[in-house]
Amino acid sequence: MNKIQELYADLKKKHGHPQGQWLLWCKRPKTLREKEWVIIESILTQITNWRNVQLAMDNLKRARSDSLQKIAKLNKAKLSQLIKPAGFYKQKSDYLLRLAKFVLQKGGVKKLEKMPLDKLREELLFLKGIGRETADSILLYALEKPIFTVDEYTRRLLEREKITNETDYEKLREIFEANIRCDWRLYQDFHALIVIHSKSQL
DNA sequence: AACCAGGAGAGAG
DNA sequence: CTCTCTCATGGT
Repeated sequence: MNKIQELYADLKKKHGHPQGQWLLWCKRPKTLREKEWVIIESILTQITNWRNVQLAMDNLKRARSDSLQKIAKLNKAKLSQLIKPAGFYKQKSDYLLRLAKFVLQKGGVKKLEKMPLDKLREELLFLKGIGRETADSILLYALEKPIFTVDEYTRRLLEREKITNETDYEKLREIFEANIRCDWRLYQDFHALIVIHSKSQL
């Protein structure tokens, strides 16, 4: 067993199955509707605590605008107002509109899932407001693709555990993907445990 | 009452 | 490629 595998075993032993927000993100199988929620939340959750994301999601659900189809039809001002609690609402409304339109233009979530993975990741990264972490969150948690999501918690944990001091995103992702079984269920569980564990260490 | 939360874009050096 | 600034709300 290598260090990455030992890390997983250790986190699994300490925290068991991911709870809270992760009940949806790690749920399987997910309905199409739930996958769209994860996509929406992946934008809303940028530099924002989960409570505020929930307030924004509640607004969207109350307004019956909690689908990519509905969001794509909203104007920027209306969407901004609905997601305001999540912060950075002017940019996030713009990002969400672009993402919703992109997915619809591709023919919906099911069609997205059938695209070649490399091409899909590339196109997501080309969208404004979607960087590597957000793109990979969407690929891993919504579209169930075997792409490990790296974030600051992940980087700091590897540093703390003296596994590596690497800072380059792609290289960090490669460290995980090269050392554990290629399985999106495992990736989801592992990454969620990293975040849960990191927060518990505060 | 300052400080922070699963980031990303834009500009500068 | 690596800094630095900006964007904003709500809970401690």
